[in-house]
Amino acid sequence: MVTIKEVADYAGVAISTVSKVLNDYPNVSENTKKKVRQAIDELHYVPNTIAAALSSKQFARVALIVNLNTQTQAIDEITMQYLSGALNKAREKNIEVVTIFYSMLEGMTMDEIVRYFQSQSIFGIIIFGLSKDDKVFHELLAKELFKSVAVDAPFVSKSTSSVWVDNKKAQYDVAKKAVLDGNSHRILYIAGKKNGYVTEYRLEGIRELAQEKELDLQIFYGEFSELKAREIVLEHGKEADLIVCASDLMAIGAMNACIDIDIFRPVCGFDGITLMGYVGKQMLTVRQDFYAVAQAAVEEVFLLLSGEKGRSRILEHKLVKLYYQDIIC
Amino acid sequence: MVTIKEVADYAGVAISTVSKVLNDYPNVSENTKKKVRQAIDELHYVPNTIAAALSSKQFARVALIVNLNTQTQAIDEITMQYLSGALNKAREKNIEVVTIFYSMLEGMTMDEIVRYFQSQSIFGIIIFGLSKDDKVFHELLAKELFKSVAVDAPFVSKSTSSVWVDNKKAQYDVAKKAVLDGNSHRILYIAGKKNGYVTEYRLEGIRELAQEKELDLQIFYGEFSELKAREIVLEHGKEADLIVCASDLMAIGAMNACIDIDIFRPVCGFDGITLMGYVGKQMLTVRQDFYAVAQAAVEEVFLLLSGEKGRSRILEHKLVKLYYQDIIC
DNA sequence: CTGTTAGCGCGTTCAA
DNA sequence: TTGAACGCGCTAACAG
Repeated sequence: MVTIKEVADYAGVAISTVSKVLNDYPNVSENTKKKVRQAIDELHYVPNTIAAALSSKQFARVALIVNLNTQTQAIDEITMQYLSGALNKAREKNIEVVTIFYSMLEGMTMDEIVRYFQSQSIFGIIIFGLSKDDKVFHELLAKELFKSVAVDAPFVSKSTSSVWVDNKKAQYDVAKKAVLDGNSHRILYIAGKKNGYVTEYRLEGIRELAQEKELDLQIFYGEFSELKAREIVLEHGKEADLIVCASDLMAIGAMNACIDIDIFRPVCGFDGITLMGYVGKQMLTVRQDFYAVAQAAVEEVFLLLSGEKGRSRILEHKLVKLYYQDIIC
Repeated sequence: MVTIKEVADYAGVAISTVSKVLNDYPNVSENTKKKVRQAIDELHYVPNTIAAALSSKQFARVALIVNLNTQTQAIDEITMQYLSGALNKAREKNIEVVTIFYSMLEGMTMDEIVRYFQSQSIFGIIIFGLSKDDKVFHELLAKELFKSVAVDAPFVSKSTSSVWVDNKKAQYDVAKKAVLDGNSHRILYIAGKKNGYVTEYRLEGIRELAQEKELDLQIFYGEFSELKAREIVLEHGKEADLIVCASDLMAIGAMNACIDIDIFRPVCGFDGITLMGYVGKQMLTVRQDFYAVAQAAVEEVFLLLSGEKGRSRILEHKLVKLYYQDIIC
């Protein structure tokens, strides 16, 4: 491995000079710059990030905490979009990102997680799909030991931002369209997980609509499970003339249930996953741009992290961004 | 941040002593061990991996090069399985893994990739789904600058291993079952990507079967595309009495084509992705265990990497493992 | 504009 | 059995 010292010797300059041209510092004459560059080239020198990190202390990695949907594997698509969005943006911003599945942290206490992260030089966290029930992670964020960004969860503090789509509006919009299309009045709403943040915002959306249009609204929790949604429709589908679901996967379950009991009800979904193209049915849904959301999240940690270095930025404690793209059939 | 020095002072010992108990060195009295452990505990000391790495040079990360199936998003499932298998095993083996998408390396020359990896302290590579056409990566492996493991590609050398399922046998087995079930004689085989390694092995499997059973075999390349498969069936489906596809996604395309031209042909797939559960049709397929394959790949780089440290291991240049689980309907 | 020097936090000889 | 001291490769004052 070629070191900076060898480059310096080869070019006939001091180590620090090499370091300066490497890091684009001012106060280096064009001439020596050339020499150094040439030496770097000829020796195939590659700077060692580890050493640079240790020395400069400018090093920061961020943990990307995602879900592996073991129960509902079919929608790995969402996680994958998150991952690729985040990784690409991270590369662009030149920050290191390590992806971590919830399952890897399962059973660890907060302290253990903290230590694990610290030993890995992790200073930032991006957490996807946090739920109110995740005690440990709430403590973690509350401690403010890490600069964190919660995606789709309204967790904000001095060191925590949040990035999300306006779930309430999205749910309102798509359901409204469905209601108008079918001139429906009795709505069966299949919500997500109790205590899930998105779940509640979407509920607000549908409730507002129901009130506005004076609809008859029945609500059940489907836990984002296709099967649960199916069961709910089997039991209550007949009583409604429109079924609105808080996720596409549940919408699929709902549709199949309709077929099974031989009724037709328009179904409305949420997410816009590609899987929908394969079930051979059409429905109204909200297409979310998970890729963009993840990108925004990375930008946000980046800001939080650099704020630390004294760049003095006014933290926007509540970053609400609208990333739902459109309503599709 | 608590450093090793503070711990040493606190415990009233030397830095090196602390280091020794941290790394389980011999020749430290139980008594001082206790003292040190206690100090570590009370100070909440967390060793700094970066510094340790720099100092010991034992540091190695491996790049996980995967595909983001932008065209066929529905089968992110496979990539996801790869990722989780690899990440989990990596954690277990205590090696660092960074995931990299092909797309991030696109357009880079081999030299640029080498530099990028080296600057990141990457010494190992696991590459999924290499194809014969990936010139750059072939050069990369050939240079033997990194310890690498190719998944589903028969690339072996002093520093390269390969992990894969026996595609030939799997294709043979599943197709045989399909042939016997339907007493079929005229097979339409939709292969994968020309020049893909798996594609060719699967072709060998079907060819062997055709010869053995004296079947009439027609072959087309579907490029792993649902659409292509569909077109092929539209054009040639009628001439066959069994359609065998080299992937589930193509099988879906084939099935839909059959419906469109109103013929019935048994279709046989490959992979066993969950998506199949959603298309509302049943078929024979091979279920692969991508998770296990990825785990095996990580174990393999681990061995390669530690061989480097002089543990003197005899490299098995060809590691063929059978990870296809079963044939399902 | 360039070079000298002192660390960053830790692993590892080698004396003691 | 312990500890002082050196060095990993690099950055960042500080002098010159």
